[in-house]
Amino acid sequence: MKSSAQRPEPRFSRIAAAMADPSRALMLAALLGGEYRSAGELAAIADITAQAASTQLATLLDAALVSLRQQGRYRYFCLADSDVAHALEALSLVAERDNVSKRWQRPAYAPLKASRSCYGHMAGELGVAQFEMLLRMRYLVHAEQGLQLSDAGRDWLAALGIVTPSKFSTVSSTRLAYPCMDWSERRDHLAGALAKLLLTHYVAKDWLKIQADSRALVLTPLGQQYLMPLLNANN
Amino acid sequence: MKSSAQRPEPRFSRIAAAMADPSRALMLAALLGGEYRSAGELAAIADITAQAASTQLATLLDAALVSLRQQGRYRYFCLADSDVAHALEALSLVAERDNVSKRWQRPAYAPLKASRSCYGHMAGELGVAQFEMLLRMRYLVHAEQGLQLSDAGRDWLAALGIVTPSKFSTVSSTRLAYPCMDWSERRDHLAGALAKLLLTHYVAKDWLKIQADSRALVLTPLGQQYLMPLLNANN
DNA sequence: TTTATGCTTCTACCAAGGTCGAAGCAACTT
DNA sequence: AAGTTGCTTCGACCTTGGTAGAAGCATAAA
Repeated sequence: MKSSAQRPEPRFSRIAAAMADPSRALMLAALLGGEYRSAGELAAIADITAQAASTQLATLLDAALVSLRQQGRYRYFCLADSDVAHALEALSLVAERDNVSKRWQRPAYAPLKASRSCYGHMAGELGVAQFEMLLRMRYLVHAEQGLQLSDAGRDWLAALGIVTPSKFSTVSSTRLAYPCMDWSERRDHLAGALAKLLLTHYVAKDWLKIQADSRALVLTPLGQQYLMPLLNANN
Repeated sequence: MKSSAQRPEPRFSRIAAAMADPSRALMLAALLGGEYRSAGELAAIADITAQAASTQLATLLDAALVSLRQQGRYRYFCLADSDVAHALEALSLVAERDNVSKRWQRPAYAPLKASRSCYGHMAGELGVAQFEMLLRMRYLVHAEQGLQLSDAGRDWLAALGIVTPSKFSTVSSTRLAYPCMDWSERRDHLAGALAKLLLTHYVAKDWLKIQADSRALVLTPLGQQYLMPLLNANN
């Protein structure tokens, strides 16, 4: 390595370096779902000793890729913010670009391709299906500031039992809902506050289950019965 | 490093690793403008010997982050595709998030903040200004499929001397123009085919100059006179 | 208090990989 | 043909950094 005296190296290389180690990458991937995980859990996921995990997590903290919540003798970690999640997804998009079709056929990846959580919202086939349904049904419409919830959309949410916070109509809605390129489907899925709300709701209704050990979302029989028709409406 | 037998490490870690080395990062940053650069140029930019550069470029090729065009005894490199550029921007967004304001005050960064090229289109203050003007003037409007060129926009382009290819109206316009988060301004700038066209045109009119050694775009006196009022229209 | 658990720090070890010098090859130039 | 230029390969060096063992600290349970 070159000791860069007057060489103003791009800052992104430090972030990339923090993501580059396989053990840290496993931890980050495990956190991509959006939940908190303890240091011990992450050590098990990365298949390294507690000491090694401690070092790695210190690195991630130092790079501010994760944030920490101490609780008793446990230390719970989660991704620092959605920008980090976005960067990881962008890297995945590059990493998977050539062998999208091949790779996803491996059985271990099937559940991930079908559905996974991505920092609080749905991705994968279900995520894409949901996004396309929302546009197809005009529940979400393109407006000045990006995607906006239509009156029909508000009704649809109400029918689901979701009372839309009034701020949804007033808030600068750029962060309410926006498209996000899905790295397994190579089509957009929905991200933003609305996306989080929907996933939370599906889980509460027991249509989807969040796996403890992976990002895969499991469709329950109830979900098969009620969620799938919803996502395939008018298709 | 752990020899991962049954550990299915995320693929993105390999991409991150390829971006993590400072020398490679300098090369990638130099290519972010979108132009081809020879191996020798890149060696000079990264401030390493030709041998070292050769090794690093082989790594980048292996990771498919850059592509190669051989011409005589020269080897010209450019970013493999816009996904790579997007990933680099996403990483930069994370890297610069905390010290956006501080960092950009350093004189060395001033020209980059003012304006730079990003894989063929304008970013920085000028890029953001252009994007907001296009929306403000309704030259670009949000439509079903994303951003669409309006009739007024077509007229505006024609007045500039840009004959809009007819395919602009027919092509699935998702890639014609889309917003892209600017990592120095933290606001959107314009990306896509239209963005490339505009930058090319500004350069042809000698309103902007592309630096040979950096991504900074330099505003010429002519640009000061003609481009700036254009971008500030109705502001 | 004693014991167990979750995690960290210290230390040493080791492999990966980035660097340059030297040599070599291929394409232009003269 | 001889020389120059752009770049690569080979070899050796050495720094970086990821790892596990041992020890230590803090919290929780007995």
